[in-house]
Amino acid sequence: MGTQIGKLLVKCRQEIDYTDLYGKKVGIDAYNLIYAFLAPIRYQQTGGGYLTDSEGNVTSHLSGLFYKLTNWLPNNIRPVFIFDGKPPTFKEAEIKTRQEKKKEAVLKREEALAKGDLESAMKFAAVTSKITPQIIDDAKQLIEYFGLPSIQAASEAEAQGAYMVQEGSLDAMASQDYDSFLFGSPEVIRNLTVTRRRVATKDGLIELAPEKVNFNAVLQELQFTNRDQLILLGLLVGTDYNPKGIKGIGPKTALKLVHKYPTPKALFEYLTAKYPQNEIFPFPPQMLLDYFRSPDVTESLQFKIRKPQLSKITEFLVEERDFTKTRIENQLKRMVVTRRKIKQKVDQQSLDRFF
DNA sequence: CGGAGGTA
DNA sequence: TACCTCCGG
Repeated sequence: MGTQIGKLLVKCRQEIDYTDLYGKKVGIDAYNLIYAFLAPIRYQQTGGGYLTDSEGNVTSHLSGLFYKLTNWLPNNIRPVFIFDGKPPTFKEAEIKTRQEKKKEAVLKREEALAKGDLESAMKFAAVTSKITPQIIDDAKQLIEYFGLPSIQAASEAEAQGAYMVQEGSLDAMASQDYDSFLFGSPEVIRNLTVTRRRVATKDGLIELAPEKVNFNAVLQELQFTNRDQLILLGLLVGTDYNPKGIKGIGPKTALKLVHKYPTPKALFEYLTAKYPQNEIFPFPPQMLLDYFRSPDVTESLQFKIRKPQLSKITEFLVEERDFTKTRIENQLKRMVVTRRKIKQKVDQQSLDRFF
């Protein structure tokens, strides 16, 4: 539902600088991020095969993670990786749909490969990404060597993260969409996990600056008085659990409807009256509302943030996963140097503020 | 995706 | 410096 509701949220987005995230603990939906690396980090020559080591272990995500972390850590951002647990039963339909799309993309890629059309093959390959236990284990290994926590959500990572921000153990959830807000996260950072890309209004590409979005600012912009209304808006335009939303209802109409029927009871009554067959939701809307209100989460999860173990990172990537030693070492060196520079700058700033 | 290395 | 294209494991 990310892009849908995004159209309604303009004023509440506040562009920020990396220094604004200094020392901030930010929840990361780990599966999401891993997918974001598996899709594009591929070989063109093979029509979109993964990067792998000599034994065939996938390394695309390790490359992505490595560069992402070496860029985050100098800014003293503290990512906390949250891994999905068991999906809620009503996500099964959506999961199946996604699987079907992948199967289809696999076939289309094979066709393209047979024709020798590497470019098309590459495009289809991006859709085929599948996370395996090996991919997860390696990601966790690298994350650990970077001194960062991997935590296990009871169910949805977004929900777990949103809970932890409310609880105060995290400062914000990093996300591209607004689902975390439906789960009640007080703060979301956008554009942290993606850079580059996005077409500028006039010409060329534009680098996306990170944005901070506060829950209260979202409510204010939408002129809502409570989280239920935000959830209702989501249900109308679509969420992971009813991805299609309601046919014919886009963000603008949805907003009007929630203003007109500002309680779940009123809105659901309106909907059942208007759509008597009641085929608009794959599940009773009350059930989805209740899920967003109180998803399955684990309370008071403990985690520790440590110093990165540079030699372990190098050893793992170079010795075990066939990365080029000089690349890894140079990048780590750069991380350390940048870290020092930024630390000096921040220390100076806080000194200046003090006087 | 992000970096390297080339070109304008 | 800005942009482009190729490549990484």
